[in-house]
Amino acid sequence: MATEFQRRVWEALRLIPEGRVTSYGALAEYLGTRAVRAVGTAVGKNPYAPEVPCHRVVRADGRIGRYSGGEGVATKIALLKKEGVEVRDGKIVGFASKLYRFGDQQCTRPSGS
DNA sequence: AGCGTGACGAACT
DNA sequence: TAGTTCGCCACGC
Repeated sequence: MATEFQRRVWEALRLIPEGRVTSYGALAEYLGTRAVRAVGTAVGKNPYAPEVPCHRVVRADGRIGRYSGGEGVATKIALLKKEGVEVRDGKIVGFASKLYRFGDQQCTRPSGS
């Protein structure tokens, strides 16, 4: 059984749009914790992969990081590539522009508050 | 109850 | 520029 913390992490993963990626650090920030280690551990224990897009979480430097499902990192890269995220030598191509930030509105809000 | 581990990150050398 | 060290907090033993 998962803990409250874990479920919160997995729920956050669902917010990541296709073709975009996020970092463990951004995820931790969204969760309100500095424990990126704990977040990583939580993501790795996600039992709903790849239904929950845990493969869209990469390291802060644009590297792939790790992956527990399928063929490991190879599967993670394949999934990302299918979504339009190119990976070169283990690193995300155009990482900065593909990095998703939680709460970042892509559409202008309908009418201010 | 305490200790070690871990899908990380930033600083230091 | 690359490799190493310390810090971080949740979880299992």
